[in-house]
This record gives sequence, C-alpha cells and structure tokens, in this order.
Amino acid sequence: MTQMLKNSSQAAARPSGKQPAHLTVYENLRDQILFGELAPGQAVTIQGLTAQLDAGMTPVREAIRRLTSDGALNMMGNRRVIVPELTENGVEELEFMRKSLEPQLAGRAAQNINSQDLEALKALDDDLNGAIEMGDIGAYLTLNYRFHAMVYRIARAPIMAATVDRLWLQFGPSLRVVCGRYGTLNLPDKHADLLDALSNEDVEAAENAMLGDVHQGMNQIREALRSATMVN
Amino acid sequence: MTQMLKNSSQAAARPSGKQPAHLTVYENLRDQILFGELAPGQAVTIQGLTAQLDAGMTPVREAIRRLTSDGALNMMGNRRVIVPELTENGVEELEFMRKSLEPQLAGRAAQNINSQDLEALKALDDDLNGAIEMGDIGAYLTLNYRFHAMVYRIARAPIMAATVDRLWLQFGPSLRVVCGRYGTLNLPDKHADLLDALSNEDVEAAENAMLGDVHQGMNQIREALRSATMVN
DNA sequence: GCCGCTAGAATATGATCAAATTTGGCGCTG
DNA sequence: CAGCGCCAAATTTGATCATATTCTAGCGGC
Repeated sequence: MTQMLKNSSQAAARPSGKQPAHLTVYENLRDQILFGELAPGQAVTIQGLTAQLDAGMTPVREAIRRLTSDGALNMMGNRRVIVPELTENGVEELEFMRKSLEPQLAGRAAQNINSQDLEALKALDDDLNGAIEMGDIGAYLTLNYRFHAMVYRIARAPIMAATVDRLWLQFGPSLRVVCGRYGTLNLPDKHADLLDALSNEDVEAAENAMLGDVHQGMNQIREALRSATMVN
Repeated sequence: MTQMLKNSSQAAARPSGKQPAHLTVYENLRDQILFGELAPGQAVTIQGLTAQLDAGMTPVREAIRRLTSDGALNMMGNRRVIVPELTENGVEELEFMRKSLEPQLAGRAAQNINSQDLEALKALDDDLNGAIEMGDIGAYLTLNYRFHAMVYRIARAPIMAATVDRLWLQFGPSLRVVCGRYGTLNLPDKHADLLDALSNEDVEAAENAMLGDVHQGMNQIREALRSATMVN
C-alpha cells in the first residue's frame, strides 16, 4: 500500500560496474588513509563520508568497521572514530614486525618471480623514480606502495602479505608527514638493489635489500615523529 | 519453527550493558570462530546470525565485515562468506609469523611483568591444567587463548598483540579439529617453562619457551591437516 | 561553576531492491 | 520409454536505504 518511491541516486554510489558499494567505499577510504590524505588524529565521521563519496550510510559504516579492524582507524569510547596517531613505541613495534616479515616476503618473491613480473616491477620503479624527480609526493607514495604490494603478491604468501598490508595502514598517514618535512627521499635507492636481487633470484640479497629499505623508511618516520613531538 | 531456537546463546548476545550491539555481535562471532564452534569451510549467513544472536541486520553485517578484515572470514566473489579453510601453505605462513612475533612478545612480557600479573597468569594456567585433566576441550581452547592473550597484554605492545590476535583467528578453527583428533594435548608443558621464565624476568628463556609452544602447536595443526587432506 | 536541555550525530531497525542458488519442468537423445 | 541436462520461475540470501531511536556534546539558565 505504501508506495515508496525510489530516487535514482544509486548511480553515483556504484560507479564501477558491479562492485558492491561497501567495497568501493572501503578501498577509497583505505587509500585516503594509506596515502596520507587523512592526517593522524583527524576525526572521521560517517556523515562526512556519505557526503564526500555520495554513498549511503550503511556502506560507509561497514567500511569504517573494516578499517577499524585493520588498525587504520581507532574507535574512541564515545562513538568517535579517528585516524590514530603513531607513538614512538608504535614505530618500534612496526619496525620490528616489518623487519621480521618483509624481508621474508622479498626472499619468497625472489624464488617465485618470472620475467613478466620482473618487467612490471621495473616499469613501476621507473614511474617511481619519475615521481621523485618531479617531486610529486602523492604519486611517490602511491607508487612506492604499489611497488611493495606487487613484490608481496609475487611472494605468493597471501596471509603474510595481508598482515604486512595492515602494518602499512598504520604508518601510512605518517609517511606523508615525513615527505612534507624532508621532501621526496634522496637516500640510496634500495629498490634498485631489490630489483637486482630479484632478477638474479638471489634470496639472501633480496632479503637484505628489503631489510635496508624498511630500516631506512622507519628511521625517517621515527625522526620525523621525534622532531614533531619536540614542537608540541 | 517458532521461537524455540532461542537458547542460551541469545542471552550471551545481549548483556545489554552499554556496549553497542555491533561490538557484542563482533565479540560473540569472534569467539565462535576462535574456539572452533564454526568449522573451516562453513558458510556464515547474515540472516542465520540475526536469528541465532537475536540481533538486527546492521550490527551483524558490521561484525562480519570486521572479521573479514581480521582474516577470520573470507568473502567469496559471489557475496558468500565462509570460514576459510587452512591450506598447508597457510600453516607455514602462520608458523613463520608466529615464530617471528610471539617470542618477542613473551620476551617483552618478561621485562614488564609484575607480581600481580604473574599471579593472574598462574591462576589461568591452573585452570588450564584443570581443563586438560577433565578433557574439556572447549575450556582448554578458551583458557589457552586467554593465557597467551594475557602474556601479550603484559608485553605492552598493542600493535604487535593485535597482529598476533589476527593470526590466532586464522588457525583457531583448525585447533578444535586437532583436539578432536588427538584429544587434549599431552606434550611437555611449555606454559610451565614460560611461567618460570617470566617469574625470573629471563627474557631469553621466555622467548625460547614461547618458541617451543608455537612450534608444538603449529606442528600439531600441520599433522592434523595433512592426515585430513589424505582422507579427501 | 554546575546542571538540565537541546541539537546533532551515531546506532539500530525493518522494508525494499537485486542477485544467486535452488528447484522443477521440459525437450532431447540413446 | 527412461535418463540426462538445460533453461526459467521461485526462493533464499545479500545490499542498500529511509527512518526511528539513543547517546554525546555543547550551551544557556540558575
């Protein structure tokens, strides 16, 4: 009897073919956090996201819940959700875990890589260097993540890769702070070492290159964090 | 087909203190997975949970999404959600990560423990041994998890603890299979070694005890899995 | 300065729409 | 004539939304 009429606002919520809206929102919000578009400590509101992404409330809620379990968002006791701020202890935990896991993934990638994957990685690294030259921080962050993510996919260890992804979500917001402070990085390029090791299928060299890359990255975050806390 | 399905599980779903429903459902479902009440490969339906837990659709949905990001549930391409089945490769990944992280947590716990924590741990271990004597698999699984979880809380490394929790969610469903096959475990008790190490604040001994415990546990899972796949 | 009050945001519900699996009927082939 | 497989209706399940309810926080009166 009650003739509810349906508005046609669903088109914008589902832009990409058939993917569920909650997945689209999840990926979008995830990228925003991962690439530092949301600053640490910033509040994330449901209604803000429904407006920004032109999505319904339910998909937004689900995305926020997932990212909460991902460690990318923190639910405060009172219904508020924020992007967590990284503490010094947090950096140490993340560094230990990254150093424990990511070299292992790099080593496995060296065992499993084929020429097609290697070409794709090299192309990605070229783009990455281009972004560094241009000083495009956004592109740098995105490509750097995609480079690592591809290495981990090649490693064919999905559980470990997902675990490491979770770690990236927690230092991602701080990475942009680092870049804002120091500009794009001008340290010895560990990606080149890693690519060499992968093309030689040299497991140990790949592990070492990745270890160095992680060490460098976490050191920069630690330093940026330390000088930031001095200001406060 | 009337309301006769409402049993004690409903009461647990609604302590109705002040906690939001989606959190209650999340914890309930999480425990069901962690303690093997849901078998690997089993489908998890949203409407089934709304009926079982007497909860609304939205909270159930959010709980399922969170557990998806926790790795405790897998979204199949076609909207279905199941408890993932552990593969042999998965066991190896989990074993590597657990051996990399959990000894570190045990070592940190040895550095930070106080007498009150130690007493609580000992009490938990007593209950655990009691459950083993009684052959109460459910209590054994629960107490074993709570013992480890308390050690990790003492370690004061929340990010690492959350990461390890995520791993437990992925081999939890298989643990009950192990127990169903071998009964409660009758191997050398690594918990006693760990308690000794913690009370002496001996970091290295704590790390070794935890390493042994993890090794034992994952070996049992691997063997149970191997003999199970032979049957199929 | 403290306490109730109001505004606004988050939580939760049930209805509605859409997709996917299941089922049942039909034709085809041996 | 019987068995097999395939297409389509039906049912089950998931996705989304609009709305009612509940809680937090800010604010004005006392």
